[in-house]
Amino acid sequence: MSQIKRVRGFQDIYGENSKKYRYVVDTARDIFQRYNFEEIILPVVEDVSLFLRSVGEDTDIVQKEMYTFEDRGGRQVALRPEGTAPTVRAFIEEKMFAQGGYKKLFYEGAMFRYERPQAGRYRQFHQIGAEILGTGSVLADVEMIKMVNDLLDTLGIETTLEINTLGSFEDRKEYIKQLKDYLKGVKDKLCKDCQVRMDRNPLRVLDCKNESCREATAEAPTLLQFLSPERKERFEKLKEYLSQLGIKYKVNPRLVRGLDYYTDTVFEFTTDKIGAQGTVAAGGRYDTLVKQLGGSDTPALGFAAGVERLMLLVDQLPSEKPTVVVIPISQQYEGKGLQTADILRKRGIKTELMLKEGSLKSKMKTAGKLGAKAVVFVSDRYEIKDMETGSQQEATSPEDMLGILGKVIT
RNA sequence: GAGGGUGUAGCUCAGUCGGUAGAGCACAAGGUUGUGGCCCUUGGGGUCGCGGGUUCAAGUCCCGUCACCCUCCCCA
Repeated sequence: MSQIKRVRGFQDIYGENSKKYRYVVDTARDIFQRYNFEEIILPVVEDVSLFLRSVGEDTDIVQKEMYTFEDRGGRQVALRPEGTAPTVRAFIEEKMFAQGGYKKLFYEGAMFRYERPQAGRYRQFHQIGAEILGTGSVLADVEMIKMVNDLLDTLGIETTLEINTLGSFEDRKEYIKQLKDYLKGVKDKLCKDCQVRMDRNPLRVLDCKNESCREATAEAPTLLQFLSPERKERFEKLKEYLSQLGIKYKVNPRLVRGLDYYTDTVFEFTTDKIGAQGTVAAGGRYDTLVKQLGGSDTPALGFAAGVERLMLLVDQLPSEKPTVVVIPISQQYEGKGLQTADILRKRGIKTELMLKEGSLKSKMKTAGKLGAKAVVFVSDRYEIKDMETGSQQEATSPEDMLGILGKVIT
């Protein structure tokens, strides 16, 4: 019988990694809530059309990375490849706009993309993200960037922030026309991919890492030149506010992002410490997406961060609570051992009741491996051993035992 | 989707010219009949990724396949 294994691109997260996972996600949740975002728990499965209509038919996600299948009812469904579209779908479907004002939501969970796995990149990966729906205020852009910045700071992750603006749809229409004309002139110098992108998604050509493409587009017109005065002004405000908050950024006119729905502000927090997967967190404004998905005209923006990538960049976990191990000295004290563990746990002490069978010596060895700060031997009395110094004290009542133990583990 | 690398004990790895598999660490028991770490002794562990081929004989050579890692592409 052959061993059943994980399916390709999927992983078990356990040990140090599950601690890191929890640390990253809990930290994010804490910060999001501090900014008064509300959690939304979204389905993992959505109608395929949701992503076709939002992410964009010509994006890589839709072209080759979607996990799609037909369910038993004949529905075409997809495991969600990202979180923004489902959030917007829920915003519309649950009529959150009817509550007036704007809505601030965050989510956390598994996303799926069918692609070649490598370090820090899996077919099931996890994202945390947040969205602000219903306001076009530049303050929302600043707050969003500031919040991500806070998160990365708290996690102790150093990144570079790059920002850009894609302008309004109208600004972009004229620009794309001119850009296409320019690209036609240098078509021969572009890579295969870009020759295809040229027509379907010309902005992506600017973001190509290929050197000859870079050279060929060095003189290309930039979007900045086509921005309407209002959009320009908006971008200036954004930069001004970021500076006021002491957030360092770089304007990258070539930053366009891979998804179709972005407008105006886009941003990326990147690092060079984890190889090819440089983007740690990214997002932007998508003022037309809600309407595109059948909602009313609703400006919005959001961001997402890859949990696995954040985990790769977190090297120190917060210190853990000391562990106390309770060892009944012989079988006749097992009941008292159970009660002792109960007493300690009720006091909030992280307690391991020794479950290993065998000699006391082997139990002590196991206690050592568990990283015990102290051991409480249970017999007709309590003996509290400090595992660092090796010294031992006795007590007869649970109260005295707790008193001694308290001093040992602090 | 394209290119490259690696699969031998729980882990890190060695294995010569093809001759029937080893080390260190880890693990277990004992030395200490109620006490971990250091030391000593002893012991348990292998589908040599999987399948096929060549051969008297394959961990070693050949073919296929799977997995992991890296680069590109792309993204979180």
